[in-house]
Amino acid sequence: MTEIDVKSPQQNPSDQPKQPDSTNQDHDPSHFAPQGPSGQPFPPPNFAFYTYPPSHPPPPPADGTNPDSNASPTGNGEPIPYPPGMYPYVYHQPPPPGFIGYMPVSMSGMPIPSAIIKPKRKQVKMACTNCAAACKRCDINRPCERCIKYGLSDSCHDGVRKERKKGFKRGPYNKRKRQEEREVQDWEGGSQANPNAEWTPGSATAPFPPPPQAPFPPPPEGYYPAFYALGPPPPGPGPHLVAVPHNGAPGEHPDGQPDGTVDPNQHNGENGQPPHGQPPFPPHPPFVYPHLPPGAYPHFGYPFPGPPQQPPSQQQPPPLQQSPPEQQQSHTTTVSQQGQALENAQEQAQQDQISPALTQSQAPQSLQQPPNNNNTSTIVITSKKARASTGEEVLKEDDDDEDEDPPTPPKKKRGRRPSDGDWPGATNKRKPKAENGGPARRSTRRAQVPSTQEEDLVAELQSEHTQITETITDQDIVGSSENPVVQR
DNA sequence: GCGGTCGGACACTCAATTAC
DNA sequence: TAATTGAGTGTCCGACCGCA
Ligand SMILES: [Zn+2]
Ligand SMILES: [Zn+2]
Repeated sequence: MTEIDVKSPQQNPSDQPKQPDSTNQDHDPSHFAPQGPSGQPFPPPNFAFYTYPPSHPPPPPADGTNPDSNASPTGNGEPIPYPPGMYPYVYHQPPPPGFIGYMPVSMSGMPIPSAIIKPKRKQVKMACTNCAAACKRCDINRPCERCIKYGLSDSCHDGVRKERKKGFKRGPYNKRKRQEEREVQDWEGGSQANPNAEWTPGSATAPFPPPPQAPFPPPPEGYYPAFYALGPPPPGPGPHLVAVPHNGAPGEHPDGQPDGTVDPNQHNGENGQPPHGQPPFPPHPPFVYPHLPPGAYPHFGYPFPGPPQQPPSQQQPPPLQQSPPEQQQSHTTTVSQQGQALENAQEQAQQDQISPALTQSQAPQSLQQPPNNNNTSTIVITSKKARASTGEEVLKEDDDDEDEDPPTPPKKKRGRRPSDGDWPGATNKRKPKAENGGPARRSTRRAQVPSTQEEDLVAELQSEHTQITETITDQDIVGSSENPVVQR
């Protein structure tokens, strides 16, 4: 099963700050206007926490057209009909507890198990220090709801964001979209000349076809899109799943039919095949129906539970802020700084055309080449030009070959792992609280790592590195001066 | 049962890179 | 210079556990 992460549209490339999307109206149930099946108001009356913002009129009109004129793909403001049988809902707050997401519905009215459109979690720009310390949800108001609840209004302040590290060399990026599109077009021309071309996994000569265009654009940024089925869809062709485009990738089937067949209407194709001009779908592995409790599908599980009730009054105070920010940065900057140093050293080597081994020794130990008893190991430093021509990267693994993307491993489950008492130091006892009476924070978790252990590691790496660099001579360097290679 | 703890998934930002 | 990528950084979900 594929879990679809409904991404918001491409973020605003400008530095224009986004408008806060949370208002006092968030809790006003009157802002829900859409209707569910059988004319029931949707969301239900007690589902008041999730609503539309005033800037984005929510209710889809009864005629099924999209009221957002800006959403017209043609740009002429024509309303765009929603897909038959589907009602879009857009939240800017997470759904109620227990709501796992909307499931696309196929022509037959059955939920399509190949994907669950999971609502996207919305974060505040900056959590207050109290909420951040407790890893709890905050809001944009100051004092925030949680601080008010615990009587910490006075200490409810925005934290201070660290400045992002600059000056990193990142290596070549993956191929850009437009280039890929051109290649797809080229391929399409070729495939029509050769209609018998078959999809094969990892085939470099047969790139995946482009996903079908969504009939209407994604919801406004910062909102949670979902599609609501209104019973059995009408007959006739047409896309019924705009949120689950088929990208042709192995392992993801557009329909997820148990027998591997496809709904012909879904692709405007015939006999379970994609639309004309597109290659046949790759083989589909047997899917496993998601383990969902009865009523898990939203239009079956209606109504939803309401938001949690506000406790009557103040309760136990929340964790207080503990260690100053500078303490929390302890180890986190070293790798970045070292990466920068290594790059600087390597660039210097290119300019000076000196032995890269020397620059290796100038770089931070942790990023220098590790020792290797294998005599065939090489240290390669290429110029930017050479790197671009070979596709080689300096700081990160070459991930250019999309055809060799490994299957994505199953996502780990969120939250703490079950404690089996196996891990060192497992005592089932709470860790000591910070000196100021606050909770033990993450910064203090790290502090539990013996510092001598780190020092030993650094010393070990340094010593091993010294052995390498001392034994490299000019005779070890092969290749051109532009592209020196140290062969050992 | 409440609330603190905390591992880690995920949302967001923006510098680096690339295309035009 | 605009568009895009993708890594750095922060948020907060949710399981676990101590305590009243
Ligand atoms: Zn807060
Ligand atoms: Zn607060």
